[in-house]
Amino acid sequence: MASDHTRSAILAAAERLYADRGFGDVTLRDIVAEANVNLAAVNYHFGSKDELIAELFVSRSIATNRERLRELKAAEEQGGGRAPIEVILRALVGPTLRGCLGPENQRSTAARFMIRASIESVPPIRRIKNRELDHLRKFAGAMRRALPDRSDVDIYWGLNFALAMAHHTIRESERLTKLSEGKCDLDDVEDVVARVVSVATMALTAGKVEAKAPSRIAAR
Amino acid sequence: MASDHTRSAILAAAERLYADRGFGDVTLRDIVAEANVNLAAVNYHFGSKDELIAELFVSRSIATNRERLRELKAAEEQGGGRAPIEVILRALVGPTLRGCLGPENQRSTAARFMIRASIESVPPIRRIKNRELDHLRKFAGAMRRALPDRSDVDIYWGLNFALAMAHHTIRESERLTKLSEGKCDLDDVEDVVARVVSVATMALTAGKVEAKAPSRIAAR
DNA sequence: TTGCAATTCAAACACTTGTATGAAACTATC
DNA sequence: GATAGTTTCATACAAGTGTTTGAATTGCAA
Repeated sequence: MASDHTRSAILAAAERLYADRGFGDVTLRDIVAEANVNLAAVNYHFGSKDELIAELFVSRSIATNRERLRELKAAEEQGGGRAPIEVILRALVGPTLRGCLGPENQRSTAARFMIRASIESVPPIRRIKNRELDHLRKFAGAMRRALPDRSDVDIYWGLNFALAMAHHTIRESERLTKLSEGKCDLDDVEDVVARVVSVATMALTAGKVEAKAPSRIAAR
Repeated sequence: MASDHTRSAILAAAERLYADRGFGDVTLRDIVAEANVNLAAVNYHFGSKDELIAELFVSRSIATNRERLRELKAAEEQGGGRAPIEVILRALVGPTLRGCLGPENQRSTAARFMIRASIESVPPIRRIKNRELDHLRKFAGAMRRALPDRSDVDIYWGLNFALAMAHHTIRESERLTKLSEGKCDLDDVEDVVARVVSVATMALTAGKVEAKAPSRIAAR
Protein backbone atom coordinates (compact mmCIF):
# COMPACT_ATOMS: atom_id res chain seq x y z
CA MET A 1 0.00 0.00 0.00
CA ALA A 2 2.02 2.82 1.40
CA SER A 3 2.62 5.77 -0.80
CA ASP A 4 0.84 5.13 -4.09
CA HIS A 5 2.57 8.28 -5.15
CA THR A 6 4.73 6.58 -7.76
CA ARG A 7 1.80 4.68 -9.19
CA SER A 8 -0.32 7.74 -9.83
CA ALA A 9 2.64 9.75 -11.08
CA ILE A 10 3.21 7.08 -13.70
CA LEU A 11 -0.45 6.98 -14.66
CA ALA A 12 -0.63 10.74 -15.04
CA ALA A 13 2.58 10.96 -17.04
CA ALA A 14 1.58 8.11 -19.30
CA GLU A 15 -1.84 9.58 -19.96
CA ARG A 16 -0.35 12.96 -20.79
CA LEU A 17 2.27 11.57 -23.15
CA TYR A 18 -0.08 9.17 -24.88
CA ALA A 19 -2.65 11.92 -25.33
CA ASP A 20 -0.07 14.22 -26.86
CA ARG A 21 2.03 11.94 -29.01
CA GLY A 22 0.07 8.73 -29.42
CA PHE A 23 1.00 5.21 -28.42
CA GLY A 24 3.33 4.73 -31.33
CA ASP A 25 6.32 6.70 -30.16
CA VAL A 26 6.08 6.92 -26.40
CA THR A 27 8.53 4.62 -24.70
CA LEU A 28 8.66 3.43 -21.14
CA ARG A 29 11.73 5.59 -20.67
CA ASP A 30 9.79 8.66 -21.81
CA ILE A 31 7.11 7.91 -19.26
CA VAL A 32 9.40 7.38 -16.29
CA ALA A 33 11.33 10.51 -17.22
CA GLU A 34 8.12 12.55 -17.30
CA ALA A 35 7.03 11.02 -14.01
CA ASN A 36 10.44 11.35 -12.37
CA VAL A 37 10.54 7.75 -11.28
CA ASN A 38 12.85 4.86 -11.94
CA LEU A 39 12.57 2.74 -15.05
CA ALA A 40 11.82 -0.42 -13.12
CA ALA A 41 8.90 1.21 -11.33
CA VAL A 42 6.51 0.53 -14.19
CA ASN A 43 7.08 -3.18 -14.15
CA TYR A 44 7.05 -3.25 -10.38
CA HIS A 45 3.71 -1.47 -10.06
CA PHE A 46 1.89 -2.60 -13.16
CA GLY A 47 3.61 -5.78 -14.27
CA SER A 48 4.19 -4.70 -17.85
CA LYS A 49 3.73 -1.82 -20.23
CA ASP A 50 0.63 -3.39 -21.71
CA GLU A 51 -0.97 -3.74 -18.31
CA LEU A 52 -0.26 -0.08 -17.63
CA ILE A 53 -2.01 0.90 -20.85
CA ALA A 54 -4.88 -1.43 -20.12
CA GLU A 55 -5.39 -0.07 -16.60
CA LEU A 56 -5.28 3.47 -17.93
CA PHE A 57 -7.83 2.65 -20.58
CA VAL A 58 -10.34 0.81 -18.42
CA SER A 59 -10.34 3.46 -15.72
CA ARG A 60 -10.77 6.26 -18.23
CA SER A 61 -13.28 4.28 -20.18
CA ILE A 62 -15.66 3.71 -17.31
CA ALA A 63 -15.21 7.32 -16.23
CA THR A 64 -16.22 8.83 -19.55
CA ASN A 65 -18.96 6.30 -20.10
CA ARG A 66 -20.39 7.18 -16.72
CA GLU A 67 -20.21 10.85 -17.63
CA ARG A 68 -22.11 10.34 -20.87
CA LEU A 69 -24.68 8.06 -19.26
CA ARG A 70 -25.25 10.56 -16.49
CA GLU A 71 -26.27 13.19 -19.03
CA LEU A 72 -28.41 10.69 -20.84
CA LYS A 73 -30.23 9.45 -17.75
CA ALA A 74 -30.89 12.98 -16.56
CA ALA A 75 -32.41 13.89 -19.89
CA GLU A 76 -34.57 10.80 -20.08
CA GLU A 77 -35.85 11.15 -16.54
CA GLN A 78 -36.73 14.75 -17.16
CA GLY A 79 -38.68 13.74 -20.24
CA GLY A 80 -40.46 10.89 -18.49
CA GLY A 81 -38.40 8.09 -20.02
CA ARG A 82 -38.03 9.65 -23.42
CA ALA A 83 -35.55 12.40 -24.27
CA PRO A 84 -35.47 14.51 -27.46
CA ILE A 85 -33.06 13.10 -30.00
CA GLU A 86 -30.94 16.26 -29.98
CA VAL A 87 -30.33 15.92 -26.27
CA ILE A 88 -29.37 12.29 -26.60
CA LEU A 89 -26.91 13.08 -29.34
CA ARG A 90 -25.53 15.95 -27.34
CA ALA A 91 -24.91 13.61 -24.42
CA LEU A 92 -23.13 11.26 -26.81
CA VAL A 93 -20.72 13.62 -28.53
CA GLY A 94 -20.67 16.65 -26.22
CA PRO A 95 -18.30 15.46 -23.50
CA THR A 96 -15.68 14.20 -25.92
CA LEU A 97 -15.79 17.30 -28.10
CA ARG A 98 -15.58 19.58 -25.10
CA GLY A 99 -12.66 17.62 -23.70
CA CYS A 100 -10.65 17.63 -26.90
CA LEU A 101 -11.34 21.00 -28.51
CA GLY A 102 -11.46 24.52 -27.20
CA PRO A 103 -8.78 26.60 -25.53
CA GLU A 104 -5.67 24.54 -24.98
CA ASN A 105 -5.50 25.05 -21.26
CA GLN A 106 -8.92 23.58 -20.58
CA ARG A 107 -8.67 20.47 -22.67
CA SER A 108 -8.84 17.24 -20.75
CA THR A 109 -6.01 14.79 -21.07
CA ALA A 110 -8.51 12.06 -20.31
CA ALA A 111 -10.64 12.87 -23.33
CA ARG A 112 -7.64 13.22 -25.60
CA PHE A 113 -6.26 9.95 -24.34
CA MET A 114 -9.52 8.21 -25.14
CA ILE A 115 -9.51 9.62 -28.66
CA ARG A 116 -6.01 8.28 -29.16
CA ALA A 117 -7.16 4.94 -27.87
CA SER A 118 -10.07 4.91 -30.29
CA ILE A 119 -7.74 5.66 -33.17
CA GLU A 120 -4.52 3.76 -32.73
CA SER A 121 -6.00 0.57 -31.39
CA VAL A 122 -2.96 -0.93 -29.71
CA PRO A 123 -3.29 -4.63 -28.73
CA PRO A 124 -3.94 -4.31 -24.98
CA ILE A 125 -6.78 -1.90 -25.69
CA ARG A 126 -8.29 -3.81 -28.55
CA ARG A 127 -8.80 -6.75 -26.24
CA ILE A 128 -10.94 -4.73 -23.87
CA LYS A 129 -12.80 -2.60 -26.33
CA ASN A 130 -15.80 -4.87 -26.66
CA ARG A 131 -17.25 -3.36 -23.53
CA GLU A 132 -17.83 -0.16 -25.47
CA LEU A 133 -20.40 -1.93 -27.60
CA ASP A 134 -22.69 -2.40 -24.63
CA HIS A 135 -22.29 1.24 -23.80
CA LEU A 136 -23.23 2.34 -27.30
CA ARG A 137 -26.19 0.03 -27.27
CA LYS A 138 -27.60 1.97 -24.37
CA PHE A 139 -27.53 5.08 -26.52
CA ALA A 140 -29.08 3.18 -29.39
CA GLY A 141 -31.87 2.20 -27.03
CA ALA A 142 -32.51 5.77 -26.01
CA MET A 143 -32.50 6.86 -29.61
CA ARG A 144 -35.00 4.17 -30.48
CA ARG A 145 -37.30 5.39 -27.73
CA ALA A 146 -36.97 8.94 -29.04
CA LEU A 147 -37.72 7.90 -32.61
CA PRO A 148 -40.06 4.92 -32.31
CA ASP A 149 -41.00 4.72 -35.97
CA ARG A 150 -37.45 4.69 -37.16
CA SER A 151 -35.86 1.41 -38.23
CA ASP A 152 -33.01 -0.08 -36.24
CA VAL A 153 -30.77 0.21 -39.26
CA ASP A 154 -31.33 3.94 -39.47
CA ILE A 155 -30.73 4.33 -35.75
CA TYR A 156 -27.39 2.59 -35.96
CA TRP A 157 -26.35 4.54 -39.01
CA GLY A 158 -27.26 7.77 -37.28
CA LEU A 159 -25.27 6.78 -34.23
CA ASN A 160 -22.34 5.86 -36.44
CA PHE A 161 -22.44 9.15 -38.31
CA ALA A 162 -22.68 11.19 -35.12
CA LEU A 163 -19.57 9.56 -33.70
CA ALA A 164 -17.90 9.86 -37.08
CA MET A 165 -18.35 13.60 -37.26
CA ALA A 166 -17.26 14.17 -33.68
CA HIS A 167 -14.18 12.00 -33.78
CA HIS A 168 -13.04 13.03 -37.23
CA THR A 169 -13.42 16.69 -36.38
CA ILE A 170 -11.24 16.20 -33.33
CA ARG A 171 -8.61 14.21 -35.18
CA GLU A 172 -8.41 16.56 -38.12
CA SER A 173 -9.05 19.80 -36.34
CA GLU A 174 -5.83 21.48 -37.44
CA ARG A 175 -6.37 20.35 -40.99
CA LEU A 176 -9.87 21.82 -41.07
CA THR A 177 -8.53 25.07 -39.68
CA LYS A 178 -5.84 25.20 -42.33
CA LEU A 179 -8.17 24.12 -45.11
CA SER A 180 -10.68 26.83 -44.24
CA GLU A 181 -7.93 29.36 -43.57
CA GLY A 182 -9.24 29.90 -40.10
CA LYS A 183 -12.83 30.43 -41.17
CA CYS A 184 -13.94 27.36 -39.24
CA ASP A 185 -13.40 28.17 -35.59
CA LEU A 186 -12.59 24.97 -33.75
CA ASP A 187 -12.22 26.83 -30.49
CA ASP A 188 -15.92 27.64 -30.40
CA VAL A 189 -16.75 24.24 -29.00
CA GLU A 190 -20.43 24.80 -28.51
CA ASP A 191 -20.80 25.77 -32.14
CA VAL A 192 -19.05 22.56 -33.15
CA VAL A 193 -21.31 20.51 -30.88
CA ALA A 194 -24.36 22.25 -32.33
CA ARG A 195 -23.26 21.52 -35.88
CA VAL A 196 -22.58 17.86 -35.24
CA VAL A 197 -25.83 17.38 -33.34
CA SER A 198 -27.78 19.24 -35.98
CA VAL A 199 -26.50 17.16 -38.87
CA ALA A 200 -26.87 13.90 -36.97
CA THR A 201 -30.43 14.86 -36.09
CA MET A 202 -31.19 15.53 -39.72
CA ALA A 203 -29.70 12.20 -40.67
CA LEU A 204 -32.04 10.53 -38.19
CA THR A 205 -35.24 12.43 -38.84
CA ALA A 206 -35.18 13.30 -42.55
CA GLY A 207 -37.57 11.58 -44.89
CA LYS A 208 -39.47 9.96 -42.03
CA VAL A 209 -40.70 6.49 -42.84
CA GLU A 210 -39.62 6.74 -46.44
CA ALA A 211 -36.01 6.87 -45.29
CA LYS A 212 -33.32 7.99 -47.62
CA ALA A 213 -34.01 8.49 -51.27
CA PRO A 214 -31.84 11.31 -52.50
CA SER A 215 -30.94 10.81 -56.11
CA ARG A 216 -32.67 7.59 -56.62
CA ILE A 217 -32.47 4.19 -54.89
CA ALA A 218 -35.55 2.09 -54.66
CA ALA A 219 -35.30 2.01 -50.87
CA ARG A 220 -34.66 -1.40 -49.46
CA MET B 1 17.61 0.20 -64.82
CA ALA B 2 17.68 -3.47 -65.51
CA SER B 3 15.05 -5.55 -63.87
CA ASP B 4 12.98 -3.27 -61.70
CA HIS B 5 11.38 -6.48 -60.63
CA THR B 6 12.66 -6.29 -57.08
CA ARG B 7 11.60 -2.67 -56.70
CA SER B 8 8.01 -3.27 -57.64
CA ALA B 9 7.83 -6.50 -55.66
CA ILE B 10 8.84 -4.54 -52.59
CA LEU B 11 6.33 -1.79 -53.29
CA ALA B 12 3.52 -4.26 -53.76
CA ALA B 13 4.37 -6.25 -50.67
CA ALA B 14 4.73 -3.15 -48.54
CA GLU B 15 1.42 -1.75 -49.70
CA ARG B 16 -0.36 -5.00 -49.01
CA LEU B 17 1.11 -5.39 -45.51
CA TYR B 18 0.59 -1.77 -44.53
CA ALA B 19 -2.98 -1.87 -45.77
CA ASP B 20 -3.68 -5.01 -43.76
CA ARG B 21 -1.82 -4.43 -40.51
CA GLY B 22 -0.97 -0.74 -40.37
CA PHE B 23 2.40 0.92 -40.19
CA GLY B 24 2.80 0.20 -36.51
CA ASP B 25 3.75 -3.42 -36.65
CA VAL B 26 5.07 -4.12 -40.10
CA THR B 27 8.83 -4.52 -40.08
CA LEU B 28 11.27 -4.37 -42.93
CA ARG B 29 11.82 -8.08 -42.48
CA ASP B 30 8.10 -8.71 -42.91
CA ILE B 31 8.14 -6.80 -46.16
CA VAL B 32 11.14 -8.53 -47.68
CA ALA B 33 9.75 -11.90 -46.65
CA GLU B 34 6.44 -11.13 -48.35
CA ALA B 35 8.28 -9.88 -51.44
CA ASN B 36 10.77 -12.76 -51.47
CA VAL B 37 13.76 -10.48 -51.69
CA ASN B 38 16.81 -9.90 -49.56
CA LEU B 39 16.68 -7.65 -46.53
CA ALA B 40 19.24 -5.23 -47.92
CA ALA B 41 17.22 -4.70 -51.09
CA VAL B 42 15.01 -2.08 -49.48
CA ASN B 43 17.91 0.14 -48.55
CA TYR B 44 19.58 -0.47 -51.86
CA HIS B 45 16.55 0.50 -53.94
CA PHE B 46 14.88 3.11 -51.74
CA GLY B 47 17.58 4.39 -49.42
CA SER B 48 15.62 3.87 -46.24
CA LYS B 49 12.36 2.56 -44.87
CA ASP B 50 10.94 6.05 -44.61
CA GLU B 51 11.72 6.80 -48.23
CA LEU B 52 9.96 3.60 -49.22
CA ILE B 53 6.86 4.68 -47.33
CA ALA B 54 7.05 8.17 -48.76
CA GLU B 55 7.36 6.93 -52.34
CA LEU B 56 4.44 4.58 -51.81
CA PHE B 57 2.33 7.37 -50.40
CA VAL B 58 3.02 9.99 -53.06
CA SER B 59 2.42 7.63 -55.93
CA ARG B 60 -0.84 6.38 -54.44
CA SER B 61 -1.85 9.85 -53.43
CA ILE B 62 -1.62 11.36 -56.89
CA ALA B 63 -3.32 8.30 -58.32
CA THR B 64 -6.41 8.48 -56.13
CA ASN B 65 -6.56 12.25 -56.34
CA ARG B 66 -6.53 11.99 -60.10
CA GLU B 67 -9.30 9.41 -59.89
CA ARG B 68 -11.50 11.67 -57.77
CA LEU B 69 -10.81 14.74 -59.89
CA ARG B 70 -11.63 12.84 -63.04
CA GLU B 71 -15.12 12.11 -61.72
CA LEU B 72 -15.50 15.68 -60.59
CA LYS B 73 -14.39 17.25 -63.88
CA ALA B 74 -16.65 14.97 -65.87
CA ALA B 75 -19.63 15.94 -63.75
CA GLU B 76 -18.91 19.65 -63.95
CA GLU B 77 -18.38 19.61 -67.69
CA GLN B 78 -21.60 17.76 -68.19
CA GLY B 79 -23.39 20.37 -66.13
CA GLY B 80 -21.80 23.29 -67.91
CA GLY B 81 -19.31 24.16 -65.17
CA ARG B 82 -21.64 23.42 -62.29
CA ALA B 83 -22.40 19.94 -60.96
CA PRO B 84 -25.16 18.96 -58.52
CA ILE B 85 -23.87 18.80 -54.97
CA GLU B 86 -24.74 15.12 -54.63
CA VAL B 87 -22.56 14.25 -57.58
CA ILE B 88 -19.66 16.25 -56.22
CA LEU B 89 -19.91 14.52 -52.88
CA ARG B 90 -20.15 11.19 -54.59
CA ALA B 91 -16.94 11.89 -56.46
CA LEU B 92 -15.33 12.80 -53.15
CA VAL B 93 -16.24 9.79 -51.03
CA GLY B 94 -17.25 7.20 -53.60
CA PRO B 95 -13.87 5.92 -54.76
CA THR B 96 -12.51 5.50 -51.25
CA LEU B 97 -15.61 3.75 -49.94
CA ARG B 98 -15.74 1.45 -52.93
CA GLY B 99 -12.07 0.61 -52.54
CA CYS B 100 -12.27 -0.20 -48.84
CA LEU B 101 -15.67 -1.83 -48.34
CA GLY B 102 -17.57 -4.49 -50.19
CA PRO B 103 -16.65 -8.10 -50.92
CA GLU B 104 -13.18 -8.83 -49.66
CA ASN B 105 -11.79 -9.98 -52.98
CA GLN B 106 -12.55 -6.77 -54.78
CA ARG B 107 -11.21 -4.32 -52.27
CA SER B 108 -8.29 -2.25 -53.45
CA THR B 109 -5.06 -2.39 -51.51
CA ALA B 110 -4.35 1.13 -52.74
CA ALA B 111 -7.49 2.56 -51.13
CA ARG B 112 -6.93 0.64 -47.91
CA PHE B 113 -3.35 1.80 -47.80
CA MET B 114 -4.45 5.41 -48.18
CA ILE B 115 -6.91 5.03 -45.34
CA ARG B 116 -4.16 3.67 -43.12
CA ALA B 117 -2.00 6.60 -44.13
CA SER B 118 -4.75 9.03 -43.24
CA ILE B 119 -5.13 7.43 -39.83
CA GLU B 120 -1.75 6.51 -38.48
CA SER B 121 0.13 9.52 -39.70
CA VAL B 122 3.67 8.22 -39.57
CA PRO B 123 6.41 10.88 -39.86
CA PRO B 124 7.46 10.43 -43.50
CA ILE B 125 3.84 10.78 -44.58
CA ARG B 126 2.99 13.69 -42.34
CA ARG B 127 5.68 15.70 -44.04
CA ILE B 128 4.08 15.31 -47.46
CA LYS B 129 0.47 15.50 -46.50
CA ASN B 130 0.05 19.22 -47.08
CA ARG B 131 -0.47 18.59 -50.76
CA GLU B 132 -3.82 17.07 -49.92
CA LEU B 133 -5.10 20.45 -48.83
CA ASP B 134 -4.85 21.80 -52.37
CA HIS B 135 -6.71 18.79 -53.60
CA LEU B 136 -9.54 19.28 -51.12
CA ARG B 137 -9.71 22.95 -52.01
CA LYS B 138 -10.64 21.97 -55.54
CA PHE B 139 -13.63 20.12 -54.17
CA ALA B 140 -14.50 23.06 -51.96
CA GLY B 141 -14.47 25.21 -55.07
CA ALA B 142 -16.83 22.90 -56.90
CA MET B 143 -19.14 22.80 -53.91
CA ARG B 144 -19.16 26.57 -53.74
CA ARG B 145 -20.15 26.73 -57.38
CA ALA B 146 -22.93 24.24 -56.73
CA LEU B 147 -24.24 26.16 -53.71
CA PRO B 148 -23.47 29.81 -54.46
CA ASP B 149 -25.46 31.30 -51.60
CA ARG B 150 -23.86 29.11 -49.01
CA SER B 151 -21.16 30.56 -46.78
CA ASP B 152 -17.59 29.31 -47.00
CA VAL B 153 -17.77 28.14 -43.42
CA ASP B 154 -20.73 25.90 -44.17
CA ILE B 155 -19.01 24.54 -47.25
CA TYR B 156 -15.93 23.54 -45.30
CA TRP B 157 -17.97 22.01 -42.53
CA GLY B 158 -19.94 20.02 -45.06
CA LEU B 159 -16.76 18.82 -46.69
CA ASN B 160 -15.37 17.88 -43.30
CA PHE B 161 -18.47 15.94 -42.31
CA ALA B 162 -18.61 14.08 -45.61
CA LEU B 163 -15.04 12.87 -45.21
CA ALA B 164 -15.72 12.14 -41.55
CA MET B 165 -18.61 9.81 -42.28
CA ALA B 166 -16.79 8.02 -45.07
CA HIS B 167 -13.52 7.46 -43.26
CA HIS B 168 -15.05 6.61 -39.90
CA THR B 169 -17.39 4.10 -41.49
CA ILE B 170 -14.44 2.41 -43.16
CA ARG B 171 -12.31 2.38 -40.02
CA GLU B 172 -15.07 1.11 -37.78
CA SER B 173 -16.89 -1.08 -40.23
CA GLU B 174 -16.58 -4.25 -38.17
CA ARG B 175 -17.67 -2.42 -35.05
CA LEU B 176 -20.78 -1.09 -36.77
CA THR B 177 -21.56 -4.57 -38.02
CA LYS B 178 -21.22 -6.00 -34.54
CA LEU B 179 -23.09 -3.14 -32.90
CA SER B 180 -26.02 -3.53 -35.25
CA GLU B 181 -25.81 -7.31 -35.10
CA GLY B 182 -25.43 -7.43 -38.84
CA LYS B 183 -28.41 -5.19 -39.57
CA CYS B 184 -26.14 -2.60 -41.16
CA ASP B 185 -24.81 -4.22 -44.30
CA LEU B 186 -21.35 -2.82 -44.97
CA ASP B 187 -20.98 -5.01 -48.04
CA ASP B 188 -23.70 -3.08 -49.86
CA VAL B 189 -21.25 -0.37 -50.83
CA GLU B 190 -23.62 1.64 -52.97
CA ASP B 191 -26.08 1.87 -50.09
CA VAL B 192 -23.30 3.17 -47.85
CA VAL B 193 -22.26 5.73 -50.45
CA ALA B 194 -25.88 6.82 -50.83
CA ARG B 195 -26.29 7.25 -47.09
CA VAL B 196 -23.12 9.28 -46.68
CA VAL B 197 -23.90 11.47 -49.68
CA SER B 198 -27.47 11.94 -48.54
CA VAL B 199 -26.55 13.10 -45.05
CA ALA B 200 -23.75 15.33 -46.29
CA THR B 201 -26.12 16.89 -48.78
CA MET B 202 -28.62 17.61 -46.03
CA ALA B 203 -25.89 19.15 -43.93
CA LEU B 204 -25.03 21.46 -46.81
CA THR B 205 -28.50 22.41 -47.98
CA ALA B 206 -30.64 22.53 -44.85
CA GLY B 207 -31.70 25.81 -43.30
CA LYS B 208 -30.38 27.88 -46.18
CA VAL B 209 -29.02 31.24 -45.07
CA GLU B 210 -30.13 30.69 -41.50
CA ALA B 211 -27.44 28.04 -41.01
CA LYS B 212 -27.76 25.66 -38.11
CA ALA B 213 -30.98 25.56 -36.14
CA PRO B 214 -30.66 22.73 -33.65
CA SER B 215 -34.25 21.71 -32.87
CA ARG B 216 -35.51 21.11 -36.32
CA ILE B 217 -34.81 22.73 -39.58
CA ALA B 218 -36.80 24.99 -41.77
CA ALA B 219 -35.84 22.89 -44.80
CA ARG B 220 -35.01 25.06 -47.71
C1' DT C 1 35.23 -14.97 -73.56
C1' DT C 2 36.58 -11.02 -70.89
C1' DG C 3 35.61 -7.17 -68.15
C1' DC C 4 32.79 -4.14 -65.66
C1' DA C 5 28.95 -2.32 -63.58
C1' DA C 6 24.62 -3.39 -61.38
C1' DT C 7 22.39 -6.21 -58.26
C1' DT C 8 21.84 -9.76 -54.68
C1' DC C 9 23.05 -11.93 -50.52
C1' DA C 10 24.52 -13.43 -45.67
C1' DA C 11 26.25 -11.51 -41.96
C1' DA C 12 27.08 -8.16 -38.70
C1' DC C 13 26.43 -3.50 -36.68
C1' DA C 14 24.63 0.01 -33.70
C1' DC C 15 20.77 1.19 -31.43
C1' DT C 16 16.31 1.03 -29.03
C1' DT C 17 12.86 -1.50 -26.97
C1' DG C 18 10.54 -3.88 -22.71
C1' DT C 19 11.88 -6.65 -18.92
C1' DA C 20 14.57 -8.84 -15.07
C1' DT C 21 17.92 -8.78 -11.29
C1' DG C 22 19.93 -8.01 -6.96
C1' DA C 23 21.55 -4.73 -3.95
C1' DA C 24 20.33 -0.46 -1.56
C1' DA C 25 17.07 2.60 0.79
C1' DC C 26 13.10 3.22 3.04
C1' DT C 27 8.93 2.24 6.30
C1' DA C 28 6.61 0.54 9.89
C1' DT C 29 5.96 -3.02 13.57
C1' DC C 30 7.63 -5.18 17.55
C1' DG D 1 16.47 0.34 17.88
C1' DA D 2 16.52 -4.17 15.44
C1' DT D 3 13.95 -6.53 11.84
C1' DA D 4 10.87 -7.87 8.13
C1' DG D 5 8.47 -6.20 4.18
C1' DT D 6 8.02 -2.86 0.76
C1' DT D 7 9.70 0.12 -2.55
C1' DT D 8 13.47 2.30 -5.22
C1' DC D 9 17.51 2.25 -7.94
C1' DA D 10 21.48 1.30 -11.23
C1' DT D 11 22.48 -1.96 -14.21
C1' DA D 12 22.24 -5.74 -17.22
C1' DC D 13 19.74 -8.71 -20.46
C1' DA D 14 17.47 -10.64 -24.50
C1' DA D 15 15.05 -9.57 -28.43
C1' DG D 16 13.94 -6.75 -32.24
C1' DT D 17 14.70 -2.69 -35.12
C1' DG D 18 16.73 -0.23 -39.45
C1' DT D 19 21.04 0.09 -41.63
C1' DT D 20 25.73 -1.05 -43.42
C1' DT D 21 29.27 -3.87 -45.33
C1' DG D 22 31.87 -6.51 -48.43
C1' DA D 23 31.97 -10.47 -50.88
C1' DA D 24 29.32 -13.23 -54.34
C1' DT D 25 26.45 -13.35 -58.33
C1' DT D 26 24.33 -11.70 -62.30
C1' DG D 27 23.68 -9.35 -66.78
C1' DC D 28 25.40 -7.13 -70.65
C1' DA D 29 28.69 -4.75 -73.77
C1' DA D 30 33.08 -4.98 -76.15
